[in-house]
Amino acid sequence: MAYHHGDLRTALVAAAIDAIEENGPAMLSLRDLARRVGVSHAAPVHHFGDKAGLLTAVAVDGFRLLEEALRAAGPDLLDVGVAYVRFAVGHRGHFEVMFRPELYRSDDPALVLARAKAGESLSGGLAALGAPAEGDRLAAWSIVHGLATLWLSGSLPASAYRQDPCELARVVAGRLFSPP
Amino acid sequence: MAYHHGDLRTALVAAAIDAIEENGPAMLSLRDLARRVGVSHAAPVHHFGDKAGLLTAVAVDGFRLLEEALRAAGPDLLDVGVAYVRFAVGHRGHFEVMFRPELYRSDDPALVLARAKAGESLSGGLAALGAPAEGDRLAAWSIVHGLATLWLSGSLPASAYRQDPCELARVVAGRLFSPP
DNA sequence: TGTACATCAGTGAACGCGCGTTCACTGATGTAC
DNA sequence: TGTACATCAGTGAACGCGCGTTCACTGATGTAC
Repeated sequence: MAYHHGDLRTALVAAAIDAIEENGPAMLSLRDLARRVGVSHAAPVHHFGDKAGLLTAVAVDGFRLLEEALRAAGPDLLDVGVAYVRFAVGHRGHFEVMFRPELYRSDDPALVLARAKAGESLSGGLAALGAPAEGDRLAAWSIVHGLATLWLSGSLPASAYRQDPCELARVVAGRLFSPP
Repeated sequence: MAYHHGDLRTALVAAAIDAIEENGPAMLSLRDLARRVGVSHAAPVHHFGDKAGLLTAVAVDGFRLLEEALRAAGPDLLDVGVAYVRFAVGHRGHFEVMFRPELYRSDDPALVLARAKAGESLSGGLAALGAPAEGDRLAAWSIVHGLATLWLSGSLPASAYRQDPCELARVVAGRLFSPP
């Protein structure tokens, strides 16, 4: 490894994801990150200023990935809901940061943009149904977000963890999106 | 204040709730707690051993309060769902700990019992409908849990915060419980 | 092609801080007789 | 009623640790001429 890392910023974000998935975002330390990447402990400061700066980068990354995933799943609302849960389970590090805005700078321009675009992707399936009420949008978001957070926190009954989370999401979200 | 506090254990749990609502459960420190209560920094160790012990007490407390709240909301499922959201918003300190089991000892007997009883209260409204599928139960839980966590994290659009959270919960949960 | 210089990325030593943990202790309370 | 003793609750000093922050520095890269 040369004196100049080449892409230290990207490497630090990746290491942050690992660290968050191990210990949660609150336990994250810049010194630990530097250790993981094999770099001086002052290097992360150079790139992000402080922990909030780093987590802002993680959140931006996450909202972009989420938008991509939801857009790719579309246009059917149930598929979008399943994709939301799949994203949360598959990118828990990102997800845990994204929905804890007190950890990062939620007024960062790049973040505001990425979050807004992800929000549009989520509403995409609903918009196709005409002009949906705000309540419909919130209900759809709530049910998939709730299932995702309950899953990630390990709070569900053991039986839930024996199935594929996407299958579970399809069953659960189906109760809302296509009631019997 | 005498040498013997009288009810230090209770006072410490109450201070913990305050601290958690200010800084989140991960930032909690036993020394800060001792300072808040006006007691030696070694005193909390005497009662709880360590941070996980303290947070276990907070979680037990929370599940008992939740069970009470859900039971009091009475047999209608929609009322129970609204009570769930009301509890989360009104006891955010407890709520944030309860659903982060990695922070406490989730195999503690008192905790296991309290959590199970709260779970039964949540299912109470469903059981009245006969023998509900697991999917129904998870859907109901997910939609109110999702709304609660989104609300608490400040992730909802600004318009949502201009209304009473209970009203919002009634509208949102109504989409699932009594579809048009 | 070669040299000089500016810029940028990363270093490493030093600092002060708050934390958890340990431990010998002391003050208060309750119980036995 | 009084005394002795055990138990329990809380103290306060000491320790080592990892953290964030600062700062003068050095190695690499790119550009001007």
